[in-house]
Amino acid sequence: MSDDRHPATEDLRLRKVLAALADPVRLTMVRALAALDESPCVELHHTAGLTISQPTFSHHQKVLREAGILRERVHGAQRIISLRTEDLDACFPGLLKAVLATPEDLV
Amino acid sequence: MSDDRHPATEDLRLRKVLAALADPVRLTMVRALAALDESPCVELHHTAGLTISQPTFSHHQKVLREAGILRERVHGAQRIISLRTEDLDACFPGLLKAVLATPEDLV
DNA sequence: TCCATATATCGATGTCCGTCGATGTCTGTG
DNA sequence: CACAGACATCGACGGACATCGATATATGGA
Repeated sequence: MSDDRHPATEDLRLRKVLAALADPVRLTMVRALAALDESPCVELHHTAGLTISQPTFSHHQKVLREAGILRERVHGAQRIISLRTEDLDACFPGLLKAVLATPEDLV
Repeated sequence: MSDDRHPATEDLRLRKVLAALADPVRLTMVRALAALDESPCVELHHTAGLTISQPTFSHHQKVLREAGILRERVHGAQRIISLRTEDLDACFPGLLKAVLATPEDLV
């Protein structure tokens, strides 16, 4: 399930998760990813309407991955990313749901 | 209800709340405050076991207040602070509960 | 009124982090 | 094998922020 790039479920920490979600770009990525279910980086980058460069996107993706918020799956030359919904629910019940349920004008 | 120092309930924003909670000192303050119900600054500073200086504590308290996470009540020469639990629940249902319910070893 | 306590504000400093251009790595295709 | 596309990594830069000492403000008591 989790290689060396993804933290195990029991290694998730609230501080890391909150720090990852605190950045507006990453918060946008997470909320857009929830609507996409799963998606290649380039599609999420476009769909989320982000104006950042590709290296910056990659950086934020790494932060989210290391916090245990998203997982990556290799598919050819691209990586499919998705939220680790079940793992987050197992460690911090209700946290992700609260973040995703927030209407856009309260973000 | 809310003077000029406290944001109104309808002005709370998820980004601000998450950014405020992302700092380890402030996260400790919030979780300690939940156990104390309400408390003067000096008591929370001591009870939370923080090693920071008084100006730094005051700074973090201000960040939490401006994010709408805590409220201050003047009582003599001291200020009694408490969590804005109801207001946070109204804007971001389940968020604070998830943060407070996290066991210490997963923080 | 003088003082002690509680808290806020100011100014400076060091560190962290978001950002990007350049470049590297990998994969599929021709 | 050469090339193109997708993504990661590196190195540098600039801004944001956590921290603290010094100082200011306010309240209550002697």
